Amino acid sequence: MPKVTDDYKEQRRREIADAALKAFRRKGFHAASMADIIAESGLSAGAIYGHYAGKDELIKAVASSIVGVRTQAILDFANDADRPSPGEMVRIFLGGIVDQVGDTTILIQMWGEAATNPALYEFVHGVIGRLVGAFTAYIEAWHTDVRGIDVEEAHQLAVEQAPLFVAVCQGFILQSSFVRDFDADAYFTAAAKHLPG
Amino acid sequence: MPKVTDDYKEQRRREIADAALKAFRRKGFHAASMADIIAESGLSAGAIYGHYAGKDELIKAVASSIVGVRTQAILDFANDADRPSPGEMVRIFLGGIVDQVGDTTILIQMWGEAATNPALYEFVHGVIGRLVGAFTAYIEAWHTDVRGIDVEEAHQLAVEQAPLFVAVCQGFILQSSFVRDFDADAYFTAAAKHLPG
DNA sequence: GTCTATACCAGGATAGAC
DNA sequence: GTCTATCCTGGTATAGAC
Repeated sequence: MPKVTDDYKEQRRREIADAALKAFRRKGFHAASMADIIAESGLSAGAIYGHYAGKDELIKAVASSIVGVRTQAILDFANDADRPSPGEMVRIFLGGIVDQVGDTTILIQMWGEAATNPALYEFVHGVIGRLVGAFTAYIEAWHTDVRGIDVEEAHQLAVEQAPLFVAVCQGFILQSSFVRDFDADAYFTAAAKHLPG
Repeated sequence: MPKVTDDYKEQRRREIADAALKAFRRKGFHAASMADIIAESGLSAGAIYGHYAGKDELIKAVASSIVGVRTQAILDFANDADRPSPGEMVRIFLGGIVDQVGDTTILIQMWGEAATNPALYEFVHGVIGRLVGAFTAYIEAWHTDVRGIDVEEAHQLAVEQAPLFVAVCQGFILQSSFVRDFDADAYFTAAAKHLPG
């Protein structure tokens, strides 16, 4: 009979995390107070502390939920049969990110937070590591399958190029936030045209 | 006779800003308290508030001092006579940044902060805009002078490519912080090899 | 201009009733 | 499990003496 109870708890946790996400998005990780999250959730202080130990835990939960989905999506692409060029991959990946989080500033805030918060650092470290790994696998597969390059050489190329592709993704996230009238389409087109592949 | 006084004030402001930079570097913009800055400076609360209105003002001062120098350096390069390839420019520019700020996490924190602090947003916006502009000018000059490309076309290419070069710089800053055993040399080499130019 | 001491406040977290 | 009310810490900024 704990079944129903667990489901309920899980759902409440998700509700609370969603409210926290909204508050964080609006005010930033630091500026958003527990009071903001409480108001957003429609619940009370006691209710929230019953489910999360505190604000840090909430930040981690929100961060995980944001990137968890996407990380898997890239890995899937690496194993996918019909492959767009790596440059196209950038567009697809970033499009997915934007659809999912809406405003990319939340990711930038996460990086900033991770610079000083050890737990979040580990988390971001892991995410970026997996992202580089996924791009490496993808690029290698693309070089061998599509361009018919020798496996050794393809691997070497992929290891060199993957960080650059990741950089183009990161640059997109930063520039779309900090460059007014940023032209996302032009950026994608340039990436597809000028990057190797 | 206000001459000496003004010099003194200016120097004090710089002392305080330097202390603030150290504190911010060690603890982050948010975690660093005024008490930390006070301790680092060896002065007292009253002394500091006599020179800066508050923490926000200090953050802005520190941010300005970090990027002010570099911004000019890039523009100089654009007008310089003997030009390395744009890929080499990336290495030179980032090398300068690292020499100047030591740890790049301070820049990441600045981005995170700018995502929610309007005054800092304007500042970062301006910096990145100038950086893109400088790279555009540089790449255009390089295409025409070194590669002998038609001016119109060179300009078009530069506008397309500059954001990618900036992205590679931004990616470097992020990855050198968040990727353990990040290989800066390999990154630079890959950038020079695989980017256009 | 600078120091010490302190007022003041925001915000995270808890206690105890329901 | 949830609510209300409250405590308490940590941190910014100021007051007033020197």
